Amino acid sequence: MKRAITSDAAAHERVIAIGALAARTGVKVETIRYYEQVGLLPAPERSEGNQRRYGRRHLERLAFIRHARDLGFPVETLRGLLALADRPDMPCDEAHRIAARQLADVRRKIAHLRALEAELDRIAQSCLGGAPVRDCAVIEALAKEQRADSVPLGKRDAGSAC
Amino acid sequence: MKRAITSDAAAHERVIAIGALAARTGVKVETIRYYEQVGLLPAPERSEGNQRRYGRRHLERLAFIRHARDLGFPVETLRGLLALADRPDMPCDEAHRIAARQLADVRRKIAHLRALEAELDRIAQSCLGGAPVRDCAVIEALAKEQRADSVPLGKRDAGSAC
DNA sequence: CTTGAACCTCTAGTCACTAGAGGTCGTATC
DNA sequence: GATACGACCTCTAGTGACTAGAGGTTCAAG
Repeated sequence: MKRAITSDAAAHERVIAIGALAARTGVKVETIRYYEQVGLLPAPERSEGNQRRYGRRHLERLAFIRHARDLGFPVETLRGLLALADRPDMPCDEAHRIAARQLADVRRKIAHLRALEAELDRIAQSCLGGAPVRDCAVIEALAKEQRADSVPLGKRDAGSAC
Repeated sequence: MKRAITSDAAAHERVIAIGALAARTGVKVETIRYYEQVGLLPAPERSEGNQRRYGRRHLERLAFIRHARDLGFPVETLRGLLALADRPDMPCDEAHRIAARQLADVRRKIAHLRALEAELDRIAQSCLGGAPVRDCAVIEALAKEQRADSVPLGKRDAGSAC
């Protein structure tokens, strides 16, 4: 009787545990639980012993999530995308806008990184190594007064977010 | 007598408060305190009323830190760079290596972002908007099976770190 | 002496996970 | 049916590099 909770839903559909879902999608077990926690992936049925049991729908949704994350869509944006995917009759202008915004964001980051690349390249080229630190071009470049065009620290995300 | 703690050190050097240091370097007040907390910026003298008082050395060091962060050096790496800058007699090979590594890292990120850009561009181009979501190329692209060449989620940092 | 901006400490929040402790479940084998 | 053991569970805390806020104190101008 207790087992019926699962088997009712699973009678005509293969159900898998979280580890198998992780293996099939390439998303870590912990991350799957995290997605459930933040509401990206609906909570699945549980086994008699309280273990998660996933079906084909979960597999598809998680693959969708992973692909979108791979493309750099932030989780918040993903929420909107998933909501759209669930309403097949709505026009897709919004989806198009979201993708275009993401593309613009990626391009902005590329531009920023290319500027960094140029400066780092210049610095690295002018230091051949071997000189004492006091004359090192790398250290000197960093110690120099800031350029006027540099972005204020608060608005910048060069290190971790390009 | 108490004031002597500061004025001894400040007698022949202009000292400034944290707000002025922030204004001069473009680093936020909170961030300066954070840098002190994590040991990037040495703890300065304090006024009689326990407020931080900075001198020229702090100004220079903070400018150095900021410039390095602008170039995307992670804080941990910055620690090494600062240690090097403090020993002017050592050869600068290490500084050169650090800069070269950072350059390689930036180039790796650029390459990754350019791949994302290409795919997003392809997706966005094939969706003109106006069609119902069921036929939307954006949604379809995300729902599709993952490509075999995609990086596992755990190793990837597309979203926040390019 | 009063005002109010600037300063102080401490805690918690950000993003998208990741890691670990400490315990339970499922199943294959004996 | 007992046992072993990997997979699973929840909960909490940590990551990087800050950022924001509460609640209180100090400084300097008028």
